[in-house]
Amino acid sequence: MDTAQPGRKQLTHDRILDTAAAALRGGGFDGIGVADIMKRSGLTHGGFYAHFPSREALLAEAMERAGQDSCERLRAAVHAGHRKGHSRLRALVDHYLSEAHLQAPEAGCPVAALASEMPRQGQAVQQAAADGVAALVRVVKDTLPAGQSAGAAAVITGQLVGALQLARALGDNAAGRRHLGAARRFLLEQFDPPQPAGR
Amino acid sequence: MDTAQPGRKQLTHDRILDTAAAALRGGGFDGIGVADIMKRSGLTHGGFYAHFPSREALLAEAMERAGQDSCERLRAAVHAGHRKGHSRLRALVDHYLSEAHLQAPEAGCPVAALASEMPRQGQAVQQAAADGVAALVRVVKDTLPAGQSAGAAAVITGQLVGALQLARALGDNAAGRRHLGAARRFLLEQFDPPQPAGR
DNA sequence: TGTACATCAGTGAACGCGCGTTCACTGATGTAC
DNA sequence: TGTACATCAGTGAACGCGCGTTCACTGATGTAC
Repeated sequence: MDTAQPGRKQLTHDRILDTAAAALRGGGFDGIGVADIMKRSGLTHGGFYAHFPSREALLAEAMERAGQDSCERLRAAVHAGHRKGHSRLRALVDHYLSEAHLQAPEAGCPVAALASEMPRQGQAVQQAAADGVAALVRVVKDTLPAGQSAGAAAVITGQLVGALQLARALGDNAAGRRHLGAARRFLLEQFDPPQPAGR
Repeated sequence: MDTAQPGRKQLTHDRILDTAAAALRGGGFDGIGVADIMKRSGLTHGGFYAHFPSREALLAEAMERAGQDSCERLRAAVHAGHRKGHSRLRALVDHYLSEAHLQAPEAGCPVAALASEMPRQGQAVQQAAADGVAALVRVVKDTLPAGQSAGAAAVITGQLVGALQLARALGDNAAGRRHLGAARRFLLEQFDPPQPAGR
């Protein structure tokens, strides 16, 4: 068989990556230390370099992993909402601009958690970050009806990321939540008008 | 007189702050070192603690300074554009989503340069950051015609910040510029429809 | 105007600490016969 | 089935370096008489 099931080392590698992908979103590119990640993965720091050539390489892989995880979850949420009778876009917006996402950056979208740090990273990390942004835009695009203009996905993505970041930066209070609500209402009115079937 | 003109120490303090305000936007909260800032200000690192009780205090003051600078420049650009016959909003959008702003984060809006790092800072810095966000929203609000809904300023601010960040994260290429263009066109169509005078 | 002294901004050496990285070693797993 | 050996994942001590912070000191500025 060619689909070799993962060996012990591969499993450990994956575990480190999952730990790092969460720590990355929670602490930023500069807030993630080799020793800490290994400890949280149940290992000692010495073994790190058997898995990654450098901290930078870990960051790049962790960014990639975080992007994949997040896109998967988003697609799943869109799918689930759609089955409940909501439009795809509405499901996306409600999930992305939710109270849960506001409160838990480490389990959420890495673009929202890391965007402003991305341009300052090394080349490999920047590449992974740009890929993550492009993937997010693609997820958004796939929620839109076919008729939407080419730039709509870019516009919506910018609004989602910007609104979430501003709400987080305003602190855990009413102001932040008001921002989220305004963005949510606006996006739905704008790109997902109330069912025309009602008329 | 009570309006004492600044003494030598105050002048030095201001110089350090200006240096730090630029370095902060260029390198992020974690990319700004005490020794480096002092050197760039033409001083040695030992003198730092005669001006600031800690690095954290510098960050908070530098964030505040960067926010003030940026808001002033924005208001000036809006004013200048308005005198040329553009709407206030159009002047704001064109300035914020300009090629120049895309390329020079260290001289631009600290919210766009730092938003995703803000929630991870110490209390004093977070407070200064939240104030900066609120001030930016106020600048945006002041460019809107009186009739606009209460959330419009929040929505537009989110769009501006998000679009600029995504464009920067996508790298210095066509994709980034396409994003900026899409956001610009969308905001103007949406909130600043072509002059009704033409009809 | 000139001298003596106090104040004060800034210097530069030194500190402790944390972090990324290296490396000799250990104990477990797997293979050869 | 059992023994000997090779491979390999992970350990933990040690390294060099940069950074925030401290502190005794210097040289310039300003004040008193």
